[in-house]
Amino acid sequence: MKKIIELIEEQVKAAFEKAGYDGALGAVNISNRPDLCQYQCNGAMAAAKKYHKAPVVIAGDVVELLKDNIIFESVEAVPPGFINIILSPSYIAGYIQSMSEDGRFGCKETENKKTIVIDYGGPNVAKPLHVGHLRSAIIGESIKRIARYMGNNVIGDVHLGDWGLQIGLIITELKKRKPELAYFDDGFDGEYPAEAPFTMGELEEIYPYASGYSKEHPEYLEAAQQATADLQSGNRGYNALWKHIIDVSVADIKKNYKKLNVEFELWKKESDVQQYIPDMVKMMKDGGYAYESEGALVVDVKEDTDTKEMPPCMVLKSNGATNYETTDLATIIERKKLFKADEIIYVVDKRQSLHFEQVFRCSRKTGIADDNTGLTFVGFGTMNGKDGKPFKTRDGGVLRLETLISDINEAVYKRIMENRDMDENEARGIAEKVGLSAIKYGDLSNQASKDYIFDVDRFTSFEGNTGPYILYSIVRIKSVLAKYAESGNSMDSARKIISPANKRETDLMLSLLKYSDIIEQAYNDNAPHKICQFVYEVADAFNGFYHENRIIAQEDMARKESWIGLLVLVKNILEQCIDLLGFEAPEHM
RNA sequence: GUCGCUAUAGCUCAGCUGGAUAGAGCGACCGCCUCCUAAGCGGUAGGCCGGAGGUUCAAAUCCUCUUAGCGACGCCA
Repeated sequence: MKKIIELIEEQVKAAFEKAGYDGALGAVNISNRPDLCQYQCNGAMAAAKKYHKAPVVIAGDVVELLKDNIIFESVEAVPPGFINIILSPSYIAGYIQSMSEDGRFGCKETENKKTIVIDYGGPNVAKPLHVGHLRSAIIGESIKRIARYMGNNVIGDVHLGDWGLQIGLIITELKKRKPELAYFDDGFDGEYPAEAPFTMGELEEIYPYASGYSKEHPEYLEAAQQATADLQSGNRGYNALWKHIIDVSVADIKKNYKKLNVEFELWKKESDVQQYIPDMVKMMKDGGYAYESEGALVVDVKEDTDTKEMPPCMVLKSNGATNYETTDLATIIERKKLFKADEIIYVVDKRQSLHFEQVFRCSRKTGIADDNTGLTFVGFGTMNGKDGKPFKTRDGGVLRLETLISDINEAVYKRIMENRDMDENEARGIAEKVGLSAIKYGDLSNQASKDYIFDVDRFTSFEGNTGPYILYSIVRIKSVLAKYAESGNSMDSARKIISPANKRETDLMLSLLKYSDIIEQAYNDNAPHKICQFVYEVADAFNGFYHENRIIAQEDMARKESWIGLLVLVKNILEQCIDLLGFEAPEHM
């Protein structure tokens, strides 16, 4: 099924050619003046110079060839040279009909299907998920769903941070607190206990403490770095401790992602790729890429065209330990090897852009990633509080994800109980869905790369352009459809969509026509916010339509059937879209 | 210091492959529930698109300069 714009363009381009102009000038866009027309072509103005003719004359020539075309209600040439197009209502209705008969509403899968690994989430073990993890999870999940919807084989990898200094810090602190543990006894050669010597709660307290302490005590930091290196070079006791840390953490992390409706296909860890590192390092040395600098092993990634400083990519630290550059490089090796990834998308804080630039360049230079392997960095901005500074709790601490979610859900729950007469359990369930939509839509409706302000008051007020507004619109449709079904009508039968009866209905249909274009754009640009915009536009158009047309009470049966068919399509499209955004609508709210 | 990002209504944000009068939401003010969910709908007010040049028939959008804020800049991840 072709996109509506393509269909219009075919006509307009043909007209340009027939009139003796370059067909490429017949590009058509959605009108930026909806009061004047639905679609427009600006090619005549671009053509003026080339053909030494006034733009209006060119536009006039083209319009002359188009105006009797049945798919248009009107085509006009308007000074200085716009071609304004309005589609015939029956043509719109026909296209809407075919959208409703197509399971994908006219959106084709991409022709170039790929295996894509999406690296998002990125939590560290031993640290609770906090608001800093929110954006990666939300944006990554949506990008993943969009790419999958477009027909790609997409694998989401949480890429757990389990191999860096944070583990060394915890080990060092544990050693300080409980030196008697067998893990710290070098002479111990028995079985270590199966039970972890700490709880998740303790871990959560130990890490920030150790991290803070190390910043003020260099010798402590050094001990932690040494512990990290020892762990990485196989210290038996440390490895046993490390396994405990992972086990305790992962269970907690999974629980939290589940609340966000975020799921990973892969639970890979940084440590999993350690096995590739020796060969990788050897390859880099043998290939003449890596050399020693200030005690560390590095690969130059400067390019002649660089206008900025580009530090070398560090493959091994001066103490021989690996760092996150090493791990990220080895991870590319693994993803190529295990999944034959055609593309890897990193959904990471944008402050890491230099790091990834180095890693990407290094992997290309050394052949880890060939030219056909896409390496894409989707950097997102910081989530700030109302004051414009990084989001903190009232007392300045880090807000845990769990707390944030339950605070929002509580606010939604109260809101429901104020306005609706509802069973408590049902209300709690709805509050979870509505709360999640508030958080996710609030995030995704901003451009990912920009910082944004997370305003709890605004997000829980649910008025205007918010997730709950979208859900509310869907619920309204469901409610109408349920009423319709109650009076004995079947919901399965196909319905004939007839020409729109009024402006509201036309506007609603026009908004739906954008679907395939929007999804494609969101996919190509890794831009879920475009879907948010679209979804809002459709919901807004629906609410306008709903307000002015009594659907159930409609007596003209052909009209009523058409409306029901239209509502089913609106609902299906909205639900598909919010699924791509990563949330869902309840039956009532 | 070098490089990058950002700057649009009181607030929060869209728009940026150049097009006709720069759009939403919130907040403010005014209306609309005997009628399918008022978490809704309609309306009014609110802008020299940070500033200055330039390119173009046409600039919020492209280029240069400039101001302000934020960020990154080898052994944290």
